[in-house]
Amino acid sequence: MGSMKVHQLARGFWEHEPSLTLGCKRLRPLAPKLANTDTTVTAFDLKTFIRPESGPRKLGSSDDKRNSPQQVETHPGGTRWNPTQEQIGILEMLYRGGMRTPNAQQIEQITSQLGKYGKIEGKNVFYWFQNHKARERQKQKRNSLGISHCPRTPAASFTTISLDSRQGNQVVPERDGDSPYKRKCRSWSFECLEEEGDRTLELFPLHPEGR
Amino acid sequence: MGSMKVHQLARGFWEHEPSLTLGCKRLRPLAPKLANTDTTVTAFDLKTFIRPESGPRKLGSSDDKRNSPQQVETHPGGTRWNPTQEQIGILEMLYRGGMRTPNAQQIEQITSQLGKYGKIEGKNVFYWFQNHKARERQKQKRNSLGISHCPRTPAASFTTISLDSRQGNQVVPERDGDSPYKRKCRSWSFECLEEEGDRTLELFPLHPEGR
DNA sequence: GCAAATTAATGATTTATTCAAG
DNA sequence: CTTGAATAAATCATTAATTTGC
Repeated sequence: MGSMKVHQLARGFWEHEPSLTLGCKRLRPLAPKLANTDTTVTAFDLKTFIRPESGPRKLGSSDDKRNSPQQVETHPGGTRWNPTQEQIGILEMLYRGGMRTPNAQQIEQITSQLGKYGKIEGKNVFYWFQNHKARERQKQKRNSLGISHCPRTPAASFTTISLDSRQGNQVVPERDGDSPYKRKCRSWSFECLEEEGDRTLELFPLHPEGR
Repeated sequence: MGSMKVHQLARGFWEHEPSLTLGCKRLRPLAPKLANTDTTVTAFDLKTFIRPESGPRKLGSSDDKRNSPQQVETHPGGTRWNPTQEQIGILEMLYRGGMRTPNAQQIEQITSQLGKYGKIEGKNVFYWFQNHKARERQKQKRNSLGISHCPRTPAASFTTISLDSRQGNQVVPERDGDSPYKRKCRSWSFECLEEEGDRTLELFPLHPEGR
């Protein structure tokens, strides 16, 4: 939990009160504000919590495709991340280099680098590693089953990409078997997306339609 | 199905370079037209990514132990979140009310409310729901096994906490079985842990000791 | 050739497990 | 033992490839 520490420490000073400045992201414009303060805990106002959360999520229902059949392109916030070749290339390189579960800081850096080649967010990087790792594992398992087995990977020789001249920063190859478990602390946080406006106070979410 | 295929290779071809016109929007933020992935990649500076990543080195032998002033976050509160009674109470209330997987906005709000009763972060709320849900499920399963079974929840009269006076916001109890699946889009992001301008690039030292 | 219909990949979420602090 | 935290496995959902009928 390295990053976490940083985080907490920093936050400790202001009790995570999104005051101003801080500059990194837009802070929450204005929380519902809720007239708290009035009473005690019991007064806890549920109303202030739940939000409609946009929702519609476009179901398949009426198809309103009269628009250009061409994919309407990633409007900020519409579709899913679609990595470019460069991005994939870099990610794979890092993966081959041994990276498996980057921590928050690493993710942030990777994201900012990859951002040069196309739109991308931290979570995309995070998911990419999760998925890639899992799928490599599957693939491997399938193979090992089909082909007798050849257990320990042939020690592919890698490589330990050394990246920083300073001492010890190497990516530990982490043997394909992947480390057993390594509790890492990824400090993350939810994004403040504002939206504002209506705020219909829909109580509990309950996403319609399952699956 | 059947033919394997080489996704990646295939992608290399730019056969679909559709109408450059049409999309006023940039279709791809801008793909540097790489001619050959590898070259580009090479230029990529790994140094900027990987960092010693101190820490977790799990079971790390004492080898790299030197300069660690034990500045560990050591926040008095120390490591993990320790919920107060009020916080738990509210969370349980929400849970009983039907909330199971709050989205980012909800989490943010809940967090900010609970913050009044003690230190807390969004992820704590997130994890609480995950764990509580999972453990309730376990508990239930154990019970159902021990006690004949009484499969479908006894339709117990629940509750539907109505919190808003307006029409229809009731919590649908969500059948104890919990909803099957509900895809929600939780938009989150890694936090910018840059706080304060300085930025000595001292990113990694933080996280000494991974737990 | 080309666009709808299929299929393969793979991004994004959720659920199940595991680890470990207290 | 309880439960916060984190990771892995299982799934869902959407996009690109590929195939197919005209």
